[in-house]
Amino acid sequence: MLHTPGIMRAKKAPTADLTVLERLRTAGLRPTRQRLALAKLLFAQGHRHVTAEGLFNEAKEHRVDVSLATVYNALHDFTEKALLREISIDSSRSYFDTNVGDHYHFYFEQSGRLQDIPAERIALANLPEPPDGVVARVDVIIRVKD
Amino acid sequence: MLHTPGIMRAKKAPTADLTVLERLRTAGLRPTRQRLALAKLLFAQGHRHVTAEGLFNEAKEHRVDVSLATVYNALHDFTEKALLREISIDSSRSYFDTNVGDHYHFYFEQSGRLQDIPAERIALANLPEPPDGVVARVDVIIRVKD
DNA sequence: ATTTGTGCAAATCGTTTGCATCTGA
DNA sequence: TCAGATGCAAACGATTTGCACAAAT
Repeated sequence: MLHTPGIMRAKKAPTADLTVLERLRTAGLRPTRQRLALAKLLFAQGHRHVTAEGLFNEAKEHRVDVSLATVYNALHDFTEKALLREISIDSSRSYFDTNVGDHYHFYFEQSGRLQDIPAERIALANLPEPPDGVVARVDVIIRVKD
Repeated sequence: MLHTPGIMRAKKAPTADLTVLERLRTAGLRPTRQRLALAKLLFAQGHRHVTAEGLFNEAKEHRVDVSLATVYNALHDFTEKALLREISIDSSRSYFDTNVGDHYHFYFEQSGRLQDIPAERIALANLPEPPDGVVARVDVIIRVKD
């Protein structure tokens, strides 16, 4: 191929785009149009808790054309690469949290809303050793009847 | 049919039966044939973690004739009456725990097995107050890569 | 050019529901 | 009697998959 005359696909904030793009690349994910768009929605603002359905609707609102299957794929890919963390509230609700650091959650049963609790806010002492294997992570969910 | 020569359905310990029966009555649940049979499977031995499907299969093995829908109904009824506690591990797995006391769990990701951790084994201090509403319960799941 | 992702619709899984039929109190 | 349970099959909602097509390296 002779030469590529500057891709310039985006007119969004170039800085933010680059960051997200780099984030995908660094994670070893090909920055496709839809993954980029979804990643921007997810990581643009502060930490978020999204469901697949919710992100799908949000994408539609922003005129990002993705299929629901692709949203699921992207969320799982991101989770696998530790850009997201999956949280299971009950059998019919799965959230993806953009905060992948050590922290816990309030879950408001009425509204179905999640809220982060910084790890420092809870003293988890004397964690018993698993009889076998290694601890992958510790989930703490404080269920609130609101 | 001329005569049924004695049904003799049970040769289990009559004492245990009574206990289970009383347990259902006390909870305000009509001790129907299938609820009794399921309750016996659940509460006969020590504490257990079962899935609906698992209990259903177990019932079949014991030649207890129940439909899967009834198993679900019974598990939910029991949970409502605090004879069981429901635990959500991931979006596709819901467990029912016969231990309704205060305690936490190991979850072995490979085998999909749950193991109780007595509440005393973990010091949960400084639990933050929910910004709104009242704490229904606190779930702690230690996920183990086994 | 090759590999990897995407869209769509159909398939799957666990769970729930509607309804006619039973059954325990 | 008769409210409450059950069984069955159909309905369901969330998630997944199969496959032909499109896009990234």
